[in-house]
Amino acid sequence: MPKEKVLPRTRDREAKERALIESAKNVLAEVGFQGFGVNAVARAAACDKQLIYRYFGGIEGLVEAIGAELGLRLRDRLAPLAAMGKPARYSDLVQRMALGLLQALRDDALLRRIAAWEVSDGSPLVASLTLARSKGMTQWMMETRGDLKPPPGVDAPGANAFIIAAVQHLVLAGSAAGAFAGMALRDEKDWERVRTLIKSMVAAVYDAPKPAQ
Amino acid sequence: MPKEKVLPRTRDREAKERALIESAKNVLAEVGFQGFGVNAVARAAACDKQLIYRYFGGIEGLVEAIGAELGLRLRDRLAPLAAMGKPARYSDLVQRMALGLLQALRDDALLRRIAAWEVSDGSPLVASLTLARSKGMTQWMMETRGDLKPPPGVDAPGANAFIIAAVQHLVLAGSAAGAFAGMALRDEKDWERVRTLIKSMVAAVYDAPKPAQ
DNA sequence: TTGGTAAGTCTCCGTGTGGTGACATATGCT
DNA sequence: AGCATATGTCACCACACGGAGACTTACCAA
Repeated sequence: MPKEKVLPRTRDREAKERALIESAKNVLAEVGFQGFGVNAVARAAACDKQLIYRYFGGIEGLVEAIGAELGLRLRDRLAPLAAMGKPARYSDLVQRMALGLLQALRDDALLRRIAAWEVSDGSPLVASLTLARSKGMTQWMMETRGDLKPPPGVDAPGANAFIIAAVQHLVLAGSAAGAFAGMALRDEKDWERVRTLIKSMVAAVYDAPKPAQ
Repeated sequence: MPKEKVLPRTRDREAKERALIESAKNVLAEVGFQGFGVNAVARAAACDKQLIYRYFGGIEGLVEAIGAELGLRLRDRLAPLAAMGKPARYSDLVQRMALGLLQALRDDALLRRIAAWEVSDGSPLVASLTLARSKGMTQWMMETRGDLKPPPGVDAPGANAFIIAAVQHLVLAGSAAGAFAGMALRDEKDWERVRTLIKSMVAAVYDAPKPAQ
């Protein structure tokens, strides 16, 4: 019996790496990108910050590692939407995406922090996250779109970006201030209002003559 | 001749105060809310940080002083829009407001930084800024609205908040990353696209049957 | 003139940050 | 076995931060 320890293969590098990534996500989700740094992450992971430099080459590498997992995270969040079956019209697709994004952001503090980070900081640190997030987003769109085509005469990518921007901003403002432009964004009924807002906006843009409401 | 110094009346407290406020705005506009603090502001104002504590009671007071000037700043930015005469329809009003806000945010780094701050930080420090900004905004709306009424069956405050949120987010993302959701936001033609997007969104929501485009 | 008070400047402190080097220990390979 | 390497931990550095205290200087009213 050489030791009673089972077998810390390679002395647990993988475990430490995962712990660091997980702690980094937690720190980012809980305190935001301010106060996010090697010290805070190492403290949360209960290991030395030196490992961050050794394993990830610094905080940038850690952020990139988070970005790499971000695509999967988005897919998981948006998966239930895809399971609802193929949308009938293009507007259904967009509506579903917007509502799904709304819920995903509301449920996931990490996604919210990253979204806030993206608009607050142009540093290259964030670029990888932005890339990963938008890639996961468009990929999901592509997959669930099927052969649906947007109605002619509408700048669909632009309109979608517009809607996504609005949803994102409303969630962020609601999370930070509980209101935006005089509109309360606190309890579930406030968000129900946002949902109907989304539906009517999407319908107004894509279903040319207003549908029976 | 007691001294060659002219006459620093009251030894220039007012001047220092204004210098501090001005420097605070500059620092905030240039480096953003990260790196915004007593040291940076005092350094920019070329005076001792102690004065910040003495005159404003700390950085919070300084931020509140900025907030107090924010209403005027917004009015100035939005004034040219009001000079265009009364809008004919409610949708014209909203369109004008959205386009004006787009331009104001694009031109004014300070407004952008504050907007980014609002969605990134729920601390009470920002609350005064948020309040001042939204107050100036709604006030301008009230004034230029006149007796125009939104079409029935539309949640006008909600739709407006939605549109404002989208505009704000697009400008912030463009300023930080140069793109959003696959849509480039760099040169003037990109923003022209956003402008037509705004117009068509507003028209779709408020001018029920789609107008000839 | 004198004294009180405000203005302005200086130093100093404790803390937290990102980052580096040194050192001991464990592991796998030959 | 022995050795090189990977691993984990510690101390340390320079720097910036927010903040307080002490000090000199100017003003203004008795």
